[in-house]
Parts: sequence; structure tokens; C-alpha cells
Amino acid sequence: MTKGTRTRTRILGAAAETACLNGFNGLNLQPLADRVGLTKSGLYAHFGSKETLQVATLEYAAALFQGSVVAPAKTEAAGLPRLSGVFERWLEWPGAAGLPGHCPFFAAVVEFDDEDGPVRERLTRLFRDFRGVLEQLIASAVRHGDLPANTVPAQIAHELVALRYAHHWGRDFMRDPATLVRTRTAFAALIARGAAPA
Amino acid sequence: MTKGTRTRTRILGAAAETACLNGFNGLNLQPLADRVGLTKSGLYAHFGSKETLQVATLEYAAALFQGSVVAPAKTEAAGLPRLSGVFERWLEWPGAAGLPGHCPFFAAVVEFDDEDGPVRERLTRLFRDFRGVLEQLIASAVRHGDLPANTVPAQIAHELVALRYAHHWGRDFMRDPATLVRTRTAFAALIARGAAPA
DNA sequence: GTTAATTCCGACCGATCGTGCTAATATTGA
DNA sequence: TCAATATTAGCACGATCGGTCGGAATTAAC
Repeated sequence: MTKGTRTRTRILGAAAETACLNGFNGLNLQPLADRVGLTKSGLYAHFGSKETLQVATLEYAAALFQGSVVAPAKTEAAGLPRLSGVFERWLEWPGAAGLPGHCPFFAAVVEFDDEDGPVRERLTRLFRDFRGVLEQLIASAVRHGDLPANTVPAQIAHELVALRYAHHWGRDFMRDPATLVRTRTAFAALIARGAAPA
Repeated sequence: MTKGTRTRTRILGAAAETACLNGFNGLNLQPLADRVGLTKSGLYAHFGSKETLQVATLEYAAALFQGSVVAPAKTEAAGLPRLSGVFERWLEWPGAAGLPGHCPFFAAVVEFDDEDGPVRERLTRLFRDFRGVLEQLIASAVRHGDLPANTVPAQIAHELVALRYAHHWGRDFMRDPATLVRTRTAFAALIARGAAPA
């Protein structure tokens, strides 16, 4: 492992933390350079532009997400237990991955919903992939009899995203201590309902 | 109506449009001044600081929201019809209010979830008030027999926020044309379920 | 119609933004 | 060890950020 890649990962670690606190547009170069003991030019030696840095940080955070949320599912029982496990870890993954603040992806959604470009493209792909993971978990739960046979995985996945969003809203913004109960109650109700009426 | 207040509302109109497209941190003074045919100093004659402008824009948008989403409920049948009406208008209110882009409040949530200050305070109050409106509508639906008697209004209100969030995510960010169907399906299922299992 | 207050402009400030270019320094391979 | 190369510092540029101040122009009040 050469020195360049070593400092590169050090930069990305600090960048991921910054993204959790200030978003991806808040990845300003001067403060980031100070945090890792470099100069702005030092950053530019690794990432030729701010946009490149944003994409790299996005992928770094995605790897952390994968490791903290999805990967542990391997050791869980297939079906509902695995689905519940992924959902529960999804709620708290930044802390589990050693990141401060909130889930950086939600902030990025708002920052890049209008502005086309590589960052937005990468971000939509990440969400699409994870939605696919959710749908597979749901389909597996259906096969295990934990959900009705006429369940529409895409519908349930959409509503899981909704719950995770509202969790962020209630806890991080509204600072409502009842949020976790609300979220879990909704999840349980979603499972209990099972099939989408459509 | 003096000229000052006239241009003030003109500024706020342009500011609200900008907030829908670029967020409240995107309310930069120079471009906004250009849009309304003024200079930065001209803006400062009306709003002493950017923060004041943000709060004023927030209140202006809140008034539009009130008029577009909540006010029309007066003419609707109490109970579930009124609740459904508010939810449906909530999904599309920026367009109905003549605003471009997305709901500005969701962007503001992400922009001010960490940064304390008057903007954040005002925004939480707006959300708290509207959540109260939702809870009252839900309680009314319970009284009308459209929802089970053991319904917990706060729980259902939380989930309605979740659906609205995911609607924004699916339509504005993922640009998934199936979003509207997903949202309406989830709403119908939420009503059909009725009571929270907790 | 004259005066007083409101409304707005123009110029400017310090700070910070992202981004190049060149030179010095540190690391690596032979 | 020494040269080749990878890595980082230094410095500066143009643009834009929010914000200030004095005075002109316009409006409103009497």
C-alpha cells in the first residue's frame, strides 16, 4: 500500500464525516485540508476536482453502508428476520460505521435532486441497488411465508424508504424522542398488513 | 399599500421560487436582486440580513401552503374525505401555489437539521403545527367511523409524513413514474389498516 | 408645493469559494 | 546510493459570498 493511497483513504474518511455533518456540498476544500493536515493543492493531487472528491466520498460511504447494513445479513436467518435486521441497522448505520451525525445519503438527495451530473447519477444508482436488495429480502420473506403471497415487493420497499425518511425527520430534525417507537410501530404494521391492496 | 411592501412581496415571491429550486441556503442575494430588478443593497433595505430574508420567505411559503393545502378543506366533508383531500393536495401543492420545483420545506429540513437558529426554530414550529392539523383530521375521521376507535393519531400522522417524504424521493429524485401509484396505494393501506398495533 | 421620510443605488470590504501552475520535498525502485 | 517518480507545498487568480455606508432619487405627508 503506497503512501498516496494511504492519505487518500485518510482524506475520504474525513470527507465522509464532513458529509454526514454538512452534506456533500459542504465538502469545502480548505477546512477538509486542515482536518487531514494538508493544503488545498494536496487534495487536488488526489482528486482533480471537487466533483471527483464528492463521487469518491459517495462511494466510500456506500462501502461503509454496505458493510454496516447489508453484509451482517449473511449470518441472519433468511426471511423476515433478515429483513428486520437490515431495516434496524439501516436506522442507525452511521453510528455503527463510526460516522457522526446523520445518514449522508438523505442530505445528498436534496442537494442533487435538480442538479444533473455524475454525483447525482452515482447516487441514484446506489439507491436503486439498495432498493433492489430490499425487494429481494421482501421476496425472500414471502417465500418463507412471513408475508402474503400477493405481496408486491416494490411497494413494500417504497414504504420502507418512507419509514426511514420519516425516521430521519422525526429524530434528527424534529428531535422527537418518540420517533423510534413510531418507526418500529409502522414497520410492524407494514409487516402485519403484508400484501398491498393494489 | 405603500410601495415598500409591494416590492417586499415581489421579493418574497421570487425568493419562494428560488427556495423551491435551490433551497433556503441557495437564497443568494445577488441573483435574487437581479431577478427582481434591484441591487443587493435594495434587498438589505427590506431585510437586514440573509437570515431575516430566509425566515420571511419561510413564512411566505407557509402562507401559500396554508392556502393551497389546508384552507380548501373547509368545503370538504369532515372525516376521511377531508383527510384524503389534504393529503392529495399536500402531494402537489407547489404547483397549485404557482411555485416551480419541489416542496421547499423538505429541502429546508436537511439544510437546518444541525444548524440551530431562528430559521430552524420557525421551521420546526411549522411542521409541528401541520402535524397537529393532521392529528386533528385523523381524530375527526375516527369520530366519523372512518378509522378504528383505537387509532393513535400521532402514529398515523407520522406515517403520513413518511409517505409524503418518500413521494418526494421517488418522484423528484429517483424520477420513478410509479411513485404516485405507490404513494396512493400506501395511503389506502394505511387507512384500511386503521389502528396502530401498539 | 414644500418638506420629510422612505426607498434604493453604487462602490466597496474582507472572507471564502474552486482551481490552476510551479517548485520543493518525500518516497520508491534499481 | 542515486535517479526517477510520486506526493505535497506555495502562491495567485477570478468569482462570489454576506454585509456596510453615504448619498441620490423617489415617494408620501402636510
